[in-house]
Amino acid sequence: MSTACCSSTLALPVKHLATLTTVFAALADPIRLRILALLKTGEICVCHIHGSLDVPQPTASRHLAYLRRARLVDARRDGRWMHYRLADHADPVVAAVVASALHALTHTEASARDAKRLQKVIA
Amino acid sequence: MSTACCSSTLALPVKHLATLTTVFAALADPIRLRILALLKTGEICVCHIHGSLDVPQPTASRHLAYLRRARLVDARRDGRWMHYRLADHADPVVAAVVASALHALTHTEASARDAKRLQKVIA
DNA sequence: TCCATATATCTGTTTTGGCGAATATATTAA
DNA sequence: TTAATATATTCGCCAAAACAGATATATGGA
Repeated sequence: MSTACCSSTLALPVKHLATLTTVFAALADPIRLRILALLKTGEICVCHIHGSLDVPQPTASRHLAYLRRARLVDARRDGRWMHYRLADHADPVVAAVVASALHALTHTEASARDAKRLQKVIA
Repeated sequence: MSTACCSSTLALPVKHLATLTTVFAALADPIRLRILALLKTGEICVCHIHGSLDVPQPTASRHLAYLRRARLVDARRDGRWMHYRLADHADPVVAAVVASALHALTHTEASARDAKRLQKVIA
């Protein structure tokens, strides 16, 4: 784990507890975790996300909005499509938390299933 | 970050997404985060916890029960007192997630305040 | 036994966030 | 402009979980 954030006593990341509770609340949902696991692959559009997860489109969209509010993902419009990707974190401490979550996700059965379906959906 | 959990393809920790959502839900509350930060010091009894956090005793007790159900803390009775401590995690992937959360907590103002109050309460 | 202390649980209320269904918006093509 | 597609938002409902305050339980000492 990186400890770069600790080398300076001036830069104080995650000063506020609320930053952390927001992140953890966003991570406390199976659909949102599955979305984040998919996004490890790279940028994906909403249609592929709800296709891979096999959830209704409004459900995927709602969870993506939630993740965006929590600053865990960024979005980019490309014509009709919205492409979502994992956000870069300005705060290294938050980044470490998210990294450990993403790492944990690679071990889940659900993520493995979703990744397979993503391949089919994309192809 | 430890990657020991990945060296074997046989041992598959955190197979189930629910394990992760349970942990993140437990971490998605400011009082519970402050409790975990205090417990980094070591074993603490409930009275010192609610004293340091300046929350009503039933509130501290409820959150401790929540953390215990999520397997993030263990408890030990010593006469009238219940001593709580951080749990050891059988699962290295979960342990890494919790470790990153605890590390993040060391950066928060709230935890610093609570730690100071704990010193006063104990003395 | 009776009392005081430490901790846990219950009660009633409010908030949050999940869902499906319907609808709204945005973009492109015809 | 109209139609079709992709995405987002709103609505009504329900379950989980937050809180304060009251009460219950457990332990130890007088």
